[in-house]
Amino acid sequence: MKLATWNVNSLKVRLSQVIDWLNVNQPDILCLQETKSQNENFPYNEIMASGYQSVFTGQKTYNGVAILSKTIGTETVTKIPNFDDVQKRVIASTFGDLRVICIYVPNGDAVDSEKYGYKLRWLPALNDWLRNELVTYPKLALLGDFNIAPDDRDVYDPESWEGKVLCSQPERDAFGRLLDLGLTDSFRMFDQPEKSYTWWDYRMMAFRRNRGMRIDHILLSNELSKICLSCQVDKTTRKLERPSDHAPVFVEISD
DNA sequence: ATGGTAGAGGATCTA
Repeated sequence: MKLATWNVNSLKVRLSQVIDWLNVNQPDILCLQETKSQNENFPYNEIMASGYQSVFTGQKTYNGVAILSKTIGTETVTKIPNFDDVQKRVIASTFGDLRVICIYVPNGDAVDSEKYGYKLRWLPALNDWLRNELVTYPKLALLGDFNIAPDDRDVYDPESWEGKVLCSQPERDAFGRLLDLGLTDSFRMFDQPEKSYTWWDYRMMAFRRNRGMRIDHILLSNELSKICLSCQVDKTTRKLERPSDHAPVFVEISD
């Protein structure tokens, strides 16, 4: 079983790349972030034609998340319960006994900004919800754009980024509290290439210079992490024409 | 050097 996540930065622009990626990689689940598509414009039929179901929640211009899957999901939820949020950043669905939660964590802008405060309120709300979800669903995968580089080795220049948004201690502590729930960062279960990242700024030729950050993650509950076989970043999409600024991450889990 | 690129939407906002 293959589970993947990809911040596509506009599904409209990236649709052909997404469909190509599905056809080549045949994931069971692909979580998308930053679809930037209202529900009525979601390319449901085009994705269906490649053999994938979709559940999605979107809004105009910003945010938007979706789960594409080979089988139909149930118990779909499109928000963090008991947390008021007009921004569409969460979708969860169940596939057999597998609970998949797709998230697009607020970016935070800068540590002295209002958006950073929103990010630091959003993450505990997610945490509280996940604590309950893990009781209900022992096989739980949390995938998405976390907008947090958990460690200095996840940052191309940790000195210049020290304390900045994506790397600040409060954000890293919030990430740590997700792990404290019993989740595992699947990427770090395996040997990985040095300087592995999932996002590179469009500017300053950041990808060519590998000035990136590892901010897209797949966290697995204990029942899944113990049967997880691999976790990889697929940098090939970032080399395409008109790429997303994020690369897909995927895990293989034994059936 | 506080820049720069991309997407949405149609001027800026977000990342």
